[in-house]
Amino acid sequence: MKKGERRKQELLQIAYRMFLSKGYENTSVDEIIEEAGIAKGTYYYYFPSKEQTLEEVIDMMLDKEEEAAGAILESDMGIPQKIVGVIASFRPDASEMPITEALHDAQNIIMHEKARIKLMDRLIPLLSKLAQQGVEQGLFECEDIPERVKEIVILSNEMFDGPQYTAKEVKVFIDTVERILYAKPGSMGFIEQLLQG
Amino acid sequence: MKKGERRKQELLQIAYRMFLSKGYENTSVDEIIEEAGIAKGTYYYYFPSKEQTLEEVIDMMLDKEEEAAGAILESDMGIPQKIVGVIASFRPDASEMPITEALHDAQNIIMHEKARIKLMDRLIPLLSKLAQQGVEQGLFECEDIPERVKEIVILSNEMFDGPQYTAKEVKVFIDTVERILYAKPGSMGFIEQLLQG
Amino acid sequence: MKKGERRKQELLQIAYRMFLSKGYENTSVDEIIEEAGIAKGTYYYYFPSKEQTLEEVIDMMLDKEEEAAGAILESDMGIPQKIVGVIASFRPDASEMPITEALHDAQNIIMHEKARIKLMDRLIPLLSKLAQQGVEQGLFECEDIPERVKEIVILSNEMFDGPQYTAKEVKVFIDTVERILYAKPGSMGFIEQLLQG
Amino acid sequence: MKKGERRKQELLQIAYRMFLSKGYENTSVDEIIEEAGIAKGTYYYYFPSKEQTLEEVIDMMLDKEEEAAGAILESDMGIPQKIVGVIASFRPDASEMPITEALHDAQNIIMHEKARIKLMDRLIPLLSKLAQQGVEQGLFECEDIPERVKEIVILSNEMFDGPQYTAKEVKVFIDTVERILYAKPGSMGFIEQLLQG
DNA sequence: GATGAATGAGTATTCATTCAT
DNA sequence: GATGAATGAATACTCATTCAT
Repeated sequence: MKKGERRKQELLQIAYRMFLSKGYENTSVDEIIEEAGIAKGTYYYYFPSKEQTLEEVIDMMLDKEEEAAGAILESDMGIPQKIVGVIASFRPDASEMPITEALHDAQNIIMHEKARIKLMDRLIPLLSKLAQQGVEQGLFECEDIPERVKEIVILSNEMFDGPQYTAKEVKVFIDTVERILYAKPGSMGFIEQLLQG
Repeated sequence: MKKGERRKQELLQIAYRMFLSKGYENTSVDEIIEEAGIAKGTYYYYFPSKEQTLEEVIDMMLDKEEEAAGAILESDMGIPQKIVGVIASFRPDASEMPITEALHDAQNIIMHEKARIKLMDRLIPLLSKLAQQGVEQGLFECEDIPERVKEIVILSNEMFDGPQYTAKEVKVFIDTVERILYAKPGSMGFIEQLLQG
Repeated sequence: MKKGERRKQELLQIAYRMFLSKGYENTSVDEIIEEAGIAKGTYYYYFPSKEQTLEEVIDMMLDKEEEAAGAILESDMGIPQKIVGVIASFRPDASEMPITEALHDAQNIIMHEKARIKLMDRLIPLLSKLAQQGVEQGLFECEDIPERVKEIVILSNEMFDGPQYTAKEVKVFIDTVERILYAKPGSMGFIEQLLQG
Repeated sequence: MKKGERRKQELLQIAYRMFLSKGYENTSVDEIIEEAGIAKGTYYYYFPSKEQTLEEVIDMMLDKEEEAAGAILESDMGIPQKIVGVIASFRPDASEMPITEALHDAQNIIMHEKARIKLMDRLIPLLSKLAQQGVEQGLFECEDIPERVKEIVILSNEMFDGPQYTAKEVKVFIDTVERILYAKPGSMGFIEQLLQG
């Protein structure tokens, strides 16, 4: 059992890297097995389909990210810092997107979309709890927290999807986050420093 | 030449409808020419590639929507109403998405993304001008208008992409729009009635 | 050894049911072992190949049918009734063909053919003996009994393979059986009542 | 148009030969196109699927056979001779089954079955008309002609499917045909000479 | 302007079978 | 007796694109 499990994790790692660098649709099963050095049948022994592989790759990715988020939640940061940290922990490492920064966008729409939807489902509850704590601490003054958190996630997704945001966009984004949550003006200003660092 | 032009417009219309209902990737050139009743060669006489067809379909779509937006801009509505009206005019008619409300999402990611990016480029200048007017009329009190408008467009895209928004989401969205633009609370409340109508 | 034998019989039963309902070719070894709850290797411990499984399934089926036929032979029915009863006992129970009455034909040609050939070999000697007795009792008046019996088996196979025979076909079939065996007209008429019951 | 039609006929001929000699299921599309010297796409330009190719191959075969049967119908033979001739014309030429007389049976069950069903539909009306004429000429004395003819076709199919019939089987078959149609004893005896010739 | 025959690289998936443990 | 990981050949079908007429 252990043997099979390890093999599967290896395959997921390989698929993950290839999907990220070449795009899901442009990565053929043939290429994956060649890279992994296994036979066709072995691949289909572990995965019922290529699509299911994608699904599991995304889950694995999110699991890792959620773990990182967990560490942040249990740290002694302030609530706003935790919120930002959790959001930040849910972005794929730039280091894992080796080749194709240019291709990436066009090629990976599908994986991207799938990941985005699953990410929402995981991220919103986490952030909602934090925001709720913020309300209780008097940092934010608002109701309908999940809906507000969802908006923030949407905006941050869009904003930080590529590396192409301007200083002004960041400034406005910070202001918007504060205003969505009815936080004190300037209370989220530390984000700016984070992004510059 | 006129004859050729008309033929091309016809083809674009057909491709538009098929892409919308079946998705770009699931619509083969064979299906398009069958629907249009022309030969393979004829299709490639008018379009260098299927991808270019998509590009032109999206442009045509946006042209039509921009035209509708133009009518709104020249009407005598108030600024907030114009803003909402312009945003609304840039959604594909529900009537043109016949079958596949369900499929739509999964199948059309690519066309969707391409359209979304092009749409941003057209929508933001239009809305920015309106918002600027709103500032001048004392309705809004903010700077960095294009960045703020961009956020509103992002949120409205996400929110109204499908028909699945809750009353609470709408309420929060309205509040957020007001707060992003530093408008008076309640000044965008009419949106709620629009969506219920 | 007993344990192993029982296991094998179980497997044969499972394969039998699956071949019958889904067709031999559409039933994969994987499906059989999943249904049986055993491992791949175990299957190949009991059967050298899938084809051999089919062979044994058919033999098992015919054994069972032959047993049923045996009971009829030893009963005190009249010869014509015995002939018909023996033929009838060599059809698979309708109860064992659950789903696929429609699929059945298309999917099961191969198993069907194999079974048909083996069936001939078993059925003809049995029926020939009966027919011979019929001749001795003065019910039939003919020579070349095995050849005549073979014709009757061919016709009944074809006729009763599906449930789609007309009243006229039955009537003609009965007449033909009588005439092939040179029986008295009407002496096989009881078949009609059997089929109606 | 002519060009395409001829090409398609060529392909059908090639597929026909290959199906006959190797069996439908054992003939891959790849093999067909290699034999024909065309590209994959060309094959699928002419046939929507391999199965449809089989369908058309069988139809073509039956068309040819029906044509041959037509000549017999219009000849000045006697009715019994015509009946036998028509049945005979609906067997594939031995010359067209080159290699695999042995394989043939096992491999070609599917094509065989499909052909047999289609053949029935064509053969029965033709023979029924002839038998009806026989009745009118006083050669046969029976009703329910199509049902009787069907039985004869079934028997002859089975009997003459391979080359392996005994003299006794032939003799009994002839007798049975006479008795099914209520013909005069000996009136079909000429068949024996035909088969010996 | 228009045709339609021809292309061929590309793809995911199936499945009976083996064998070291 | 039993397991299950590994195999790899085989297969049907898709589809954007080209080009001689």
